[in-house]
Amino acid sequence: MRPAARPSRKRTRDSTSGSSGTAPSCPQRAPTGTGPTGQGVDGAARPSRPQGDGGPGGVRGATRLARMLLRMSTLFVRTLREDPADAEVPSHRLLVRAGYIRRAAPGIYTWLPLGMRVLAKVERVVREEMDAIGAQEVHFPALLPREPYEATGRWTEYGPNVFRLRDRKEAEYMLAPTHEEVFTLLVKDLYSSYKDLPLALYQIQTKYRDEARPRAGLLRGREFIMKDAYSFDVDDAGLEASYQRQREAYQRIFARLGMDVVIVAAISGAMGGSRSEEFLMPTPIGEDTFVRSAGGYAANVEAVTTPVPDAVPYDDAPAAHVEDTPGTPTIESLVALANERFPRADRSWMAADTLKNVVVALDHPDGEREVVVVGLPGDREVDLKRLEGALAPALVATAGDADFARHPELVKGYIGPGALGRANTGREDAIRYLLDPRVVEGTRWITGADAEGRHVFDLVAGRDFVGDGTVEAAEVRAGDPAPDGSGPLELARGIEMGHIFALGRKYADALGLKVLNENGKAVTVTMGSYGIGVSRAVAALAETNHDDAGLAWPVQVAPAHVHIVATGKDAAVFAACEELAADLHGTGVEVLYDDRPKVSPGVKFADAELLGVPVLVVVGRGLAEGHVEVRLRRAADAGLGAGERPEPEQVPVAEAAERIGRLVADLLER
RNA sequence: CGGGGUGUGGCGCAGCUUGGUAGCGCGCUUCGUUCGGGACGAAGAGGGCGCAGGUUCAAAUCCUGUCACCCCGACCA
Repeated sequence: MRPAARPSRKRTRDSTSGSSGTAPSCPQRAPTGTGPTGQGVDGAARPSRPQGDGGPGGVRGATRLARMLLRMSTLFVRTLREDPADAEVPSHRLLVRAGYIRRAAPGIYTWLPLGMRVLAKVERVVREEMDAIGAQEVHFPALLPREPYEATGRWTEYGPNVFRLRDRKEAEYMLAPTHEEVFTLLVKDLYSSYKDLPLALYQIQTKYRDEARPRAGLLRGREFIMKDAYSFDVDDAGLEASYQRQREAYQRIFARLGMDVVIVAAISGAMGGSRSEEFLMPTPIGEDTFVRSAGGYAANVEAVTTPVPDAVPYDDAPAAHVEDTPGTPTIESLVALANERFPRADRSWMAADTLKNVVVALDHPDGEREVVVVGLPGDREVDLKRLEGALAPALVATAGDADFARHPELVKGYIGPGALGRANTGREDAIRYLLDPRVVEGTRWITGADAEGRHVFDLVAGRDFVGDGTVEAAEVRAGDPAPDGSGPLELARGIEMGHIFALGRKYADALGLKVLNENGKAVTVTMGSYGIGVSRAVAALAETNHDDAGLAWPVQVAPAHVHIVATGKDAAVFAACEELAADLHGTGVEVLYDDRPKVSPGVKFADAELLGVPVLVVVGRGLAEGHVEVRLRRAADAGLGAGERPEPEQVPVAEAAERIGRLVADLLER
């Protein structure tokens, strides 16, 4: 047994600062040198280093976890009895109500002492795992000049999402939304040989994005804390290895944080690059929709590819024929009329028999606006996100009246392939016509005849029309087949907790990051970029670890390990609490002690449940019989199912410190 | 940017329809009682109703404009 030894050892790095001035009188316990277990991370193998406020400049340095006994009487916290009016999701509501954060401006939050402690613990896990794969921590400014972002085009590409400002000389700056450029330039500055690679750097930084719509508190802020890491390699194999190292580190990080994440294939979007994966935490309030199959396929809906059906023989297909279909501008009306006036012998017409042609407008980065038509089965809607992902970096908008005015060949409600496509019409100035992958050769369609009240029947793909290419734009539906044949897809929502990109050479090319290889030739470095939403993780943890009464943190990230509640007004109770708190604190257990003298037990219990410290110790009426009460906040920690309430356990006072210390150690061990 | 909603002490809200100079709960201060599930009594402090105009003898209440914030959709850690 090693009662409570682990907590102090796990905290080794942070506790070395010791210069806080508020250090308690108890002696620091020295690291034992036997590394902690858990996922092969060896804390003792790394040198301790001070992590105080005296760190590098910038918006923020490493978040420090103060080593002090927390007393409710003096802790800077005010719990709210009622929910804040502007908070919708549980994490936001509870973090504000329990006094972890306060809103400072839309999407911008102040961290209070309890919130700082949770944040520090999340950061610590991230740091330890980054360090463990040899990534080295640096810290860039959040305030950056314009030039590097000009070079890669992102000064303009990022658009209104960047906070921009000017200094007194009118020079332009930005509050960095991401740091690829400056990391690349830093490495370019210092390194010039293949011998220096591979290299991995990271930082935990405040990022700024002027989101169009911040929401859900910390889950989607305009200022947020992110861990961003970058890898630099000479060749593709190196990048692949770096990518895998990060990927595995991410899996360890989320496992240690107790977060169930799903790794899904993603599209690279504005980042560019060849390959990327997202780490999503499934939750109904998530903003990302992803799919997965029983057979193991998982992808963001934007990245789902459609299995291409086999071509259909069409030798016996009748020639296409145009019919009068008055008053059928919608798929629904068209299907109804087709069944009434042109019934089919074997079965009735369905929306899936029609080819819907949807007009969209693309805004290209160079400012050009292009009208494009997407052809897809009539029973599917266009998913604009998927379309945009497929056509990046162009932005997609629904076509407006002005767009239609520029293209009189588009007859609203009756648009057909006849007027569309360069390949189709042979005209260079024709509207680009992109087809859903399901529209394979030989498929037969009812579609617009480019004239008011007219549709074409038996129009055969490949025979009567072709597209200018295919595009993944149709909505993905539950039950659609996975592209790898692993079964039908199910849809779910998730929060993006991390995103890793094999960037390749996009940034290195744009910024001229090259090194000399063995042959003395300059080669462009290949990069990866790896992000974790650190402040978002705090919210996500709150989101998944709460009940009606309040938060219920896993011990790994809880602001304290033990919450001691003194009930009543008996001096003996307070004396016993003081002693227990000091004992626990002395062995490295983090204690939050509710020492408020004139607060009723009901209030203290309610606050304890709201704050969510995993081990609650109640000292009160049992003290006369020589025992205190210990209970777990989380059903899961007690091995119970969700919704069940752990039973309190009576523990003799004399054994309390030791028993509680062991309990905490056990919980930390899991 | 489109749609919906709200701005009244620190927090949550009522009052605006039918103008008469602001109220309730929580929190906060003091005293006393209470003390294992958000106690009780008494006495207090604190806002002029987002902002700017206007109508009126009189405006949180009516009119005009404006700003901000929240929620739902297009972007992202």
